[in-house]
Amino acid sequence: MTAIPRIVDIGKSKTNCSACSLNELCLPAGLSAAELQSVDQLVNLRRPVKRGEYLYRSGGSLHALYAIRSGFMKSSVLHEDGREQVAGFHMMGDLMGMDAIGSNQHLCDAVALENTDICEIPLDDLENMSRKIPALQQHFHRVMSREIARDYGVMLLLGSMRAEERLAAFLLNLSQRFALRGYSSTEFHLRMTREEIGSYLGLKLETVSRTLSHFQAQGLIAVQNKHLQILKIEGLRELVGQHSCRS
Amino acid sequence: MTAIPRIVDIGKSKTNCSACSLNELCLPAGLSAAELQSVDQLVNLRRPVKRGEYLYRSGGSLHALYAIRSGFMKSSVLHEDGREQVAGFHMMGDLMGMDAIGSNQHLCDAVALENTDICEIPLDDLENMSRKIPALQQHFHRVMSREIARDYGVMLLLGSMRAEERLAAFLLNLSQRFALRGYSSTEFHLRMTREEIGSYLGLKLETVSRTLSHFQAQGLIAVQNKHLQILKIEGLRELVGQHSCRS
DNA sequence: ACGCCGATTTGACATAGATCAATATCAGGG
DNA sequence: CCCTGATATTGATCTATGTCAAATCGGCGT
Repeated sequence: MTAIPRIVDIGKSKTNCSACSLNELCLPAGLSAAELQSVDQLVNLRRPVKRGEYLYRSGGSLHALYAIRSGFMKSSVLHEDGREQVAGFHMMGDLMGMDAIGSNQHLCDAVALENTDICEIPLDDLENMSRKIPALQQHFHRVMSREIARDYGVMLLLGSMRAEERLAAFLLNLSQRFALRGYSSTEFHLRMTREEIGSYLGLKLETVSRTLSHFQAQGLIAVQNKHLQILKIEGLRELVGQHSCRS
Repeated sequence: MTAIPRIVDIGKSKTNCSACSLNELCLPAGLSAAELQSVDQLVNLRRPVKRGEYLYRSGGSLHALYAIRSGFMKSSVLHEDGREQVAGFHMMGDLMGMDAIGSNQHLCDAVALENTDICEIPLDDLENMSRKIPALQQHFHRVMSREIARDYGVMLLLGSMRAEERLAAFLLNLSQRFALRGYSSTEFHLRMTREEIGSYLGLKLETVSRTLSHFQAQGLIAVQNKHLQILKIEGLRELVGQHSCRS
C-alpha cells in the first residue's frame, strides 16, 4: 500500500492471450483455441511499469501473478542490513510472483529495468480456471517447476563455479532466452548494470567488469558498455564446463 | 531403469494420510476429514530407501512426487565434470521431485542420508484430485511456492554471505525445521558430512570444520562429530545479520 | 575386541576475488 | 548542448577462503 500502482483496465488497453504473440512462451502454452478464450478472461488488467518502478515489494501482500508482456525486470531479495541479492532477470513471457503464493507475501522486490508491460493474473482466478482446464493446470505446474529448476541452476552457479564460468554461463543463458523469443542470440543489450550482474552472480562489479574485459581480450565477445556481442559462443561453452582445480 | 526400486504396496504397509502424524506438515495440510480420505487414495505406494540409496537420479523420468514420511535425504545437482552441488536437505513432511514437473525429467539426484520412508504420489493423480479439492490444489501450489522461496533464501546465502554467516544460517534453519517437527531445536544429529554441508553452502569441508570449531570456541555451539548442540542461539542470529565490510 | 577406511580436525601456504582508489565514460535533465 | 551524477574500467593491494598435507578420530564389519 505504499504506492498505488497505475492500473489500466481491459477496456482501455486490449489484453488478450489469444492474440498475444507470446502465448506459446507464456502461461497459455498448449491450450486449444476455445481454452485460450477462457484464459483471456483471466488477464483482466494490464499494468505498465516504468523503468525504475516497482511491480511489487518484499513484504507486500500477493495480489496476483504477473506475466511480462514486454520489457525487462529484475527480482531481488534484500538482507536486513541492506545487502541486495538479485534473484533473477525476467523478460517477456516470464511469470513473476510465484514465490509469494506460499505465504501470501512477496519475498522479493520486482523492479523494472526498462519500461515494462505486465499482464496481471489474479491467483484465485487462475486456480479456478485451472480446475476446469486440465491443460492450463498442467502448464501452470510446469511453469512453477521450471522456476524451481532454474533456481537449482543458480545454486550450482553460485555454489561451485568460478567467476569466469559464472559470467560465461550467464551470457549463454541470456543468449538462449533471447533466441527463444526471436531475438538475436549473439548480439543484445544488457539491461542491467555491472553491479546487478555481480549481485546475481555473487561477484563484485569490478570482477564482472574485469572478466568481461578478459573475455573481450580473448576474442570471445565484444562489449561496449551495455551492448554485447558474442563472437565465439563455443568458447564460452567450453569455459562453463571447466573444472576449477588445476589437478 | 538402472535399478529397480523396492516397492511395497498399500496392502502390506498401511499408508494413509488420515492417520499420519505429519499431515499438518505435509501435502494434506488444511483438508477436512472427508477430503483427507480422498487423499489417502493418492498415496498408493510406500517405498523404503536405505541409507546411501537413490530415490531418483538426474535424467530419470518423473514417475511421481515423493513425500518424506521419515528419514533424511539430500538432493544434488551435478555438473558434467563431476562437481556436486547439494541443492537441499529434506526431512519428514518435505515433498521432493517438484523440479522434474517442467521437463518430466529429474534434474538432480535424491539420495537417502539415513534409512528413509517415502510416500509416492503420482503427479497425474495429484493433479486430478486437486481439480476436485480446491484446498488440496491451493496447498500444492503453496508447497511449490515455498520451495521457490527456500531457493531464494539459498541464493541470498550463496551470493552474499560470508562463511560464518552461511554456517550460522544453516544451523538456524535446521534448528527451526527440527522444532517444527517436534524435535529439539537446540540439540540434534547432523546427518550429512562436512563435505555435504560445504557443498550446500558453497564452502570447502575444511572451512566448514574450521568455522564449526570457531563457533565452539566462542561458546555458541558444542559439536562432537555429528552431534550438535546450540548453546547461544541468539549469538548465531546476530552473526547472520552481520555486514561483511568493515566500513 | 581389532583393524581399517573414511571423516574430521588442524596447520601452513597459495590465490581468486574483494577492496580501495583513481580515472574515464555515458546518459539524462535543464 | 552541456553539465552532472551514475556507471564502468583499470590498477594496486589485501584477505577470506581454498588447497595441500599430516595427524587423529570414529564407526563398521569381521
